Amino acid sequence: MESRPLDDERLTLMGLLHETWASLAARGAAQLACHGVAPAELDVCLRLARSPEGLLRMTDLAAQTTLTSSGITRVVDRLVERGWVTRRSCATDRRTTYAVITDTGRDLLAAVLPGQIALIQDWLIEPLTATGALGEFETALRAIRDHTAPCAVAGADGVGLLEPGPGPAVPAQAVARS
Amino acid sequence: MESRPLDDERLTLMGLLHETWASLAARGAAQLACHGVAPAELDVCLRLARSPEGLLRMTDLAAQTTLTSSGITRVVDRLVERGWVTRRSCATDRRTTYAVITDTGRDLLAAVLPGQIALIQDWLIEPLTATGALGEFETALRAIRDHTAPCAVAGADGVGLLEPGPGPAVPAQAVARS
DNA sequence: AAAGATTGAGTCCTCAATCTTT
DNA sequence: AAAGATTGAGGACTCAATCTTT
Repeated sequence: MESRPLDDERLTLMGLLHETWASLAARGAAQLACHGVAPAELDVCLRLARSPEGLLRMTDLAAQTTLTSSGITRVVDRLVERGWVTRRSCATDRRTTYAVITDTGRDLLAAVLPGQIALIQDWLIEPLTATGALGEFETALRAIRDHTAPCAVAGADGVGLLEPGPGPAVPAQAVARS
Repeated sequence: MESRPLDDERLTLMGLLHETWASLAARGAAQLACHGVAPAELDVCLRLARSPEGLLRMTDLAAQTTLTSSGITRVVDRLVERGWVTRRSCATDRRTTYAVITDTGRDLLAAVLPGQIALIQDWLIEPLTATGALGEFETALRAIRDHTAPCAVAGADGVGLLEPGPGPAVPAQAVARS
């Protein structure tokens, strides 16, 4: 009967989630490194490529990723340097800047995504289907996501990210650490 | 029929996992920040506190966490500075250094863990039990973990981590950790 | 030679401050 | 005043090199 918080099983579950994510992320990052791209950079390119005209405001990119507005500025800086993305100013509102994916950027995605998908297939999908838990897993993730980040939809600008939810209000972009 | 890799549903699932983990991690980190501790630091203290004599070799700490040996050196540096951990040299093998948790370090855990557990309860356990997916979720995580990091046990050094899997060999330490 | 630990250099990200535009 | 974007300063982590001990 170990009831010390030290051995609380909830802490263990969280640790398992951490370990699982870290392991998968590391494999993906390692493969990307062979192409000279970082995970956050690919993430930005992917979101741009999926957008209507291959473009998104800096602010929206920040809202859609785990990065701050400042972080997006630097990631886009790097992507521009490598020719995968271009910056374009907005005609109607001169405060906003668009990040636009280039053809070279799309080529990068075409070159890199198949490998990433294969990795996900082998290390995430495979073990899940083998145990018949794939459907349940996705359902669980959505349950958690919907509970913590109700409206994480594009189009709805940064709104709703700092909901004064039921629990202790999170310092918003509190993603910060110390 | 969108079959472009851009919209592959596996990419979406991975994104959902990322988002979920990032959201939970951010909440935990924000709460820890109020106590002046970083997640990696708490993780080290927790593992030390759970060990037989409250001590672990630097190398073993690296193996148990997502940090490299170098990273552990710096984390322990910080913990020592704050009095939560002490370094002790080994009598039988003068190459090894032990990190030992102090009483103050245990006090920190006692002060911080309840809050962390409450957070996990509210944002992870709660939504999972609400949808009756808690058991399935843990099973799924273990399936993935067991598939990617078969020997995640201390004592078994970094062996078997760079499996010549299907994709390009993983740059080792990138995946290292358990 | 290999294992254990540390250090130097460099990267990436955050916060807080700043500037421009609305 | 507030929104959007960027910049300066600083923190945390990695890799590669180093030193000591086995």
